[in-house]
Amino acid sequence: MTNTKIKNMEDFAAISGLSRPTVSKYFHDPSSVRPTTRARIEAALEQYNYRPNIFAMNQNRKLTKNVGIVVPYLADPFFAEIVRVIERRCVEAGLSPFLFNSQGEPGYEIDILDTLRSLKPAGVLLAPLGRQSDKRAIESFCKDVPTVLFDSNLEDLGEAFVGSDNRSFVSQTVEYLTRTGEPPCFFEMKTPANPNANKRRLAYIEMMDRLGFEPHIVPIKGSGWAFEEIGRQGALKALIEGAFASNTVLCSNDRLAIGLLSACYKMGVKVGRNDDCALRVASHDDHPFSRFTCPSLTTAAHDYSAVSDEVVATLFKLIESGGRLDSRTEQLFPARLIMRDSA
Amino acid sequence: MTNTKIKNMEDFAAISGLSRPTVSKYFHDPSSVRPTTRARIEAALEQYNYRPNIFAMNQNRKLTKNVGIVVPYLADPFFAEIVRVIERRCVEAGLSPFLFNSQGEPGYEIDILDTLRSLKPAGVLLAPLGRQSDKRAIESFCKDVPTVLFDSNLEDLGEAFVGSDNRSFVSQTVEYLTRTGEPPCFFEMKTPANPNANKRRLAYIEMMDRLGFEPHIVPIKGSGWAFEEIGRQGALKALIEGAFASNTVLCSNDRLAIGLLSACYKMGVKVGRNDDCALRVASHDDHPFSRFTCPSLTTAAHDYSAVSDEVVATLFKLIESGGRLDSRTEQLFPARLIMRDSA
DNA sequence: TTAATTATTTTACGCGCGTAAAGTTATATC
DNA sequence: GATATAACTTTACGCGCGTAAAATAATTAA
Repeated sequence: MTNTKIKNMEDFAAISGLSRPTVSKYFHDPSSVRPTTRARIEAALEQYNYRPNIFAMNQNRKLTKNVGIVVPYLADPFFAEIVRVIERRCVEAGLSPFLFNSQGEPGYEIDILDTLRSLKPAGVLLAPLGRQSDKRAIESFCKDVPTVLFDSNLEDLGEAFVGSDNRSFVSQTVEYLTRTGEPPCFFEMKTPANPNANKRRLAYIEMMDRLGFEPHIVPIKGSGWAFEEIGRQGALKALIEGAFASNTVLCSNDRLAIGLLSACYKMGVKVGRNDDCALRVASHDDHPFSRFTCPSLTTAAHDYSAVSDEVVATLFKLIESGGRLDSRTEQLFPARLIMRDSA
Repeated sequence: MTNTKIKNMEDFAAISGLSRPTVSKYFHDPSSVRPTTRARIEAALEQYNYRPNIFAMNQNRKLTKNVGIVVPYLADPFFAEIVRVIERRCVEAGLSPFLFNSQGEPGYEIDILDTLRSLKPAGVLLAPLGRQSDKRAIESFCKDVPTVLFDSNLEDLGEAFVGSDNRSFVSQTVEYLTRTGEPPCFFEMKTPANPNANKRRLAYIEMMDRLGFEPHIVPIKGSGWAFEEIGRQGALKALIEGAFASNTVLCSNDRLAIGLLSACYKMGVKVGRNDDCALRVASHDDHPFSRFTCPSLTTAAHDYSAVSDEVVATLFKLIESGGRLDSRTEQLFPARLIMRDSA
C-alpha cells in the first residue's frame, strides 16, 4: 500500500493510467473491460485499496444495488434471526443491504421510509408494524419504491407478500394437542398489534369447531413488545384465578410461552407431557430460544430458511422485472411441528 | 397534498417562491431564516411533503448528521437491546443512525467499514468482533473516521472506549457466591472470541486467589455465536462426567448459562439456592431473557442505560470536538448484582 | 428619511460518480 | 496489411444538494 491519497475515481483512474469512465465501467462490471485493462485496474486496486463511494454511485444510477430491510422490532430474536439470513443472501447476490428498525413505533416506520427514498434502493423488504402502520404512508411509498412485504401482510400493499401460513401453524398444533390429550385453550394478548395473531386466533376457533371442541380463549392484557413479561404476568394471573379451562395451553407465540413457562416454574406447576405434569404448553414460531426453555418448547416452526429464500427470490424477481410484478402474489409457507418436551 | 411532483429542492424552492439556497438554509437550521420565510416553507412543506435527499445532502457537507452503529452479532439479544437504546438516543439528538451487523465474520466487518466511509458519518460507534477483527483495517478506518469503540476494547484503537468493568462483574458474583455457599467453578468456552471473556476468566482467578479458594475452570469446546447450544452441550458433558468441582457454577455469560440451565433441567438437576437444589448457577450480563429462565438467573447486570448514555455522550463530545479527542479515554461501568432464583 | 444591519437572491462552483455520444486506438478477421 | 469490430478516451452533461461570495432587498436603528 502506497500512501498517495486516492480521494476519488479520478485520482484512481489517473494512477492506473486509464480514464475515469473506463474505471467506472470496470466497477460496474469487471468483465466488460479488456483483460489487460482489468489486470491493470486490479493491480492498482491492490496497491491503493480504493473503493468507489457507494452513495455517489447511486446518485445518478437508474438501478442501484441497495436494498432496504425494515423490521418492526429488532430486539425480537425472531426478526433478528430472519434478518440475519436475508442479509447474507443479499450480500451473496452482490447487493448492499441496509437495515432499519421501526422499534415498534409508527413514527419511526414513516421516517425510515423517507430515508429509504433517499437511498434509491432497487427494492425494499418491509415487515410492517401491522395494525399500527400508517397505511397511507406505506401505500405512497410502495408506489415509488418496489417493495416486498413480509411477516405481516397489509392488504394490497407492496408488489408481493411472503409470510407464514398461520392456519397451517395452528392446525398442526391443535391437531397434535387434541390427538394426544385434552383440547387446548388459547393464550394470547387481548389486542395484538400483529395481524398474524388475529389469524391465529381465528384459525384456533375454526379448528376447534371443526374437531367438535369448545374453543376457550384466555386473553391477557398488555401492550408493546415485551411479550415475555406480558405472558408471565398474564400467566401468573391466570394460574391464580384458574383461568385455564384445560390442562393444555396453546400460546399464540413463543415469546408469550416463554413468559408462561417462567410463571409455571415460579408457581411450581410442572409442565410437560409426562403423567406427573400438570400442564402441557405448546406454541408457534420456533423462536431461537424455544429449544432452551425448561422444558423445551413444543412449537410450530417457521421455515426460516424457506421464507428467507423466498423473500429474497421475490425481491430479485421484482428487481429484474423493473420494479413491478404483473400481479400481487401472496406466498405462504406452512409450519413444521417440532415436538419437544413441553407438550 | 397536491400532486405536483416535487423531485428536488429546486422544485420545492420554486413552488414556495424562494431560492434554493434559502430553502437549503432552512433545512440546515429552520431558525436561521426569517419567520415569514420559515412560515412559507412550512406551509409548502405541509402541502407537498418534500424531504431533501439525505445522501445528496451529505455529499458536499463538511459534517453530516449520519452515525454508523456496528455490532458483531445482532441476533444476540444483548446487542439488539443496546442498539435499540443507542438508536433512540441518536434519533432524539437529530442524528440518523445506520445500523450494521458484522454477523460474526471479519470479512463483513471490513466491508461494513468500507461502506461507512462512503456514508461520511460524523461518527461511528463500533463494537468490534474482538480477537478476530482485522486490527490493521480498523486502525486505518479510525484514522479517517471518528470512532468510539464499545463493548469490546481493542487496544489504542478509536478515540475512546466505553464498556463494562469485567472485574466489577466477576468480583460481585464471586463474592456473593462464596459468601453464601460453596466457591464457584467457572464455566466458559475454551477459546472465546470476545476479549471480555478473557478478562472475566482472569478476574475470576484473581478473585478466588484473593479469597483463598482454589479456582476451577470448566472449559467447554465450541466456536461461533451459538452460545446457548454450546453451553448446553458443554453442560451435558460436564454433568455426565462430573466435571463441576463445586455445587456452584459461575458462567462467563448469560447465554452460556441459558444453555446450562436447559441441560440441568433435561438431566433433572434442580438449580437454585434452596436446600433441595443440587446446583447453584450464576452468570454475567443480565441478558434480556435471563429473568425468564427456569429458575430465573442470578446475574451481574450491565447498566444498559448508563452504557448507552455514555456511548452516545462520548460520540457527541467527539463530534463537537471536530472528530478528535485530546486523549483516548476508557470508560468502564460497574455491574449491579441481580439476585434471582438460580443462586 | 437615511444609514446600518440583517436576510435573501444570484451566481458559480464543488461533491463523486453515472452515462451517453463522438472520436480514437487496439484487437481480431480475412 | 487493409478492414471490421471491439475497447477505450474524450467530452460533456446530469444527479441533488452544500456552500461561499457578491449583489440586492428588506428590516431595524437612528
